[in-house]
Amino acid sequence: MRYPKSETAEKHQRILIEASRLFREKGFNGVTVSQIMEATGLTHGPFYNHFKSKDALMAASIEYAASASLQEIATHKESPEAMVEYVQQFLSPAHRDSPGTGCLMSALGGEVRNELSTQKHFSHYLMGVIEVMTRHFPWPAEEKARGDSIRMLSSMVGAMVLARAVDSEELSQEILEEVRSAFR
Amino acid sequence: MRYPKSETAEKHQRILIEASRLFREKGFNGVTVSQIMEATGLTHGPFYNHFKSKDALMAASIEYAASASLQEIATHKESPEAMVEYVQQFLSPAHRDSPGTGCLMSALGGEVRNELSTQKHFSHYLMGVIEVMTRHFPWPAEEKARGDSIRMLSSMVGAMVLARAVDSEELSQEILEEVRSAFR
DNA sequence: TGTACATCAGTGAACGCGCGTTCACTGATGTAC
DNA sequence: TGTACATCAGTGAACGCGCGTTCACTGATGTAC
Repeated sequence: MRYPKSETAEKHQRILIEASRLFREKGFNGVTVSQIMEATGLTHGPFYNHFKSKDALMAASIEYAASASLQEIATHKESPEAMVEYVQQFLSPAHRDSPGTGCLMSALGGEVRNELSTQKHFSHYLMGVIEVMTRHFPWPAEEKARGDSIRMLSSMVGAMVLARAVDSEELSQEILEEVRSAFR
Repeated sequence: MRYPKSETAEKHQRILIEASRLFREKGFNGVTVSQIMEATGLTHGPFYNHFKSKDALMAASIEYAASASLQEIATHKESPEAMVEYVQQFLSPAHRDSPGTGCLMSALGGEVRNELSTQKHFSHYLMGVIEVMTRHFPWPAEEKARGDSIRMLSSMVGAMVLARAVDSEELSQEILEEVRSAFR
């Protein structure tokens, strides 16, 4: 049956929200179209009213989550202290334990390489984050700020990937703490 | 038909070699059992004469590649210069472009989190690499060496993940070069 | 404002496909005597 | 040393299953008059 336009738009967004959460939690190949649709409260059929294919959803969900993340980071750029705090929170066990709502790069960076449709939005997102960090994190020397940002982001993503992969809570916390200590 | 024992053992190892290469190239879910067996020159049937399941192969291939990698790193630990050279080579476009024969952590770190059977060997491997780096990389202060190693490894893994994910050759090289410059 | 009808997002059964896995069979190897 | 036979890694067809995707159908919404 036919539904009000507003409802349709809202469902479209709910698919994006659930997809970007589930993809981050289980990986692109670890989630099925049916699971995503179930999470939005619909059956799997109408998925193709909203997206051309699972591949198209992957790309769209990266774009959606990237945009949301950039907005979130922007709320911290008023003060250098808030930027430092953002990085400290990033490298916390709480973030490690909630990949679904956490950093896109740490959660899906490794899979983006094999999913061509997602690379464009992912790259654009990374460029945006580098720029914000370069401009607003309290770096000692302006001319080295971009390099410093890239080094910091690499550490953050690598630390999160390793902290999540490891089966020893002790080692996992050690990784987070050692990298955290470099940025405060 | 029956085959000589030596041939069987050799085939077993060939499966491990091809699996660890293909898994690193395409991810655990991006490779099928048939593709792995085809790469060894056999049909897919006898796979189950060698391994209990694909999951068991994933675990075994991590163990195999980890052991090979630790041996390779060991050849560099005679001199501090060789250790520095190892890290510089790690952060090269050549390594970026050959994930199949490259670093296990950069290639599969993100997926290990969702593949429980692989975590034990992966963690053991990471501990080994941290130890070697702590002891043999020319760090300025011995009491900070372990923390420095963890920070360096996080940077290396994060940089490789991002350099591989990005669709801009320029940004990819910038990431590698900026992180490289921190360790020479 | 009220009526008739076209629209279209949702339903849920069904499709083809490729996956991981199984199995009856083959035949050279390795062993018993 | 020669012969008879049990072993078992490999073959390749087949299995069940769940995936991404399609489609005939439904019925409230939105529109034309």
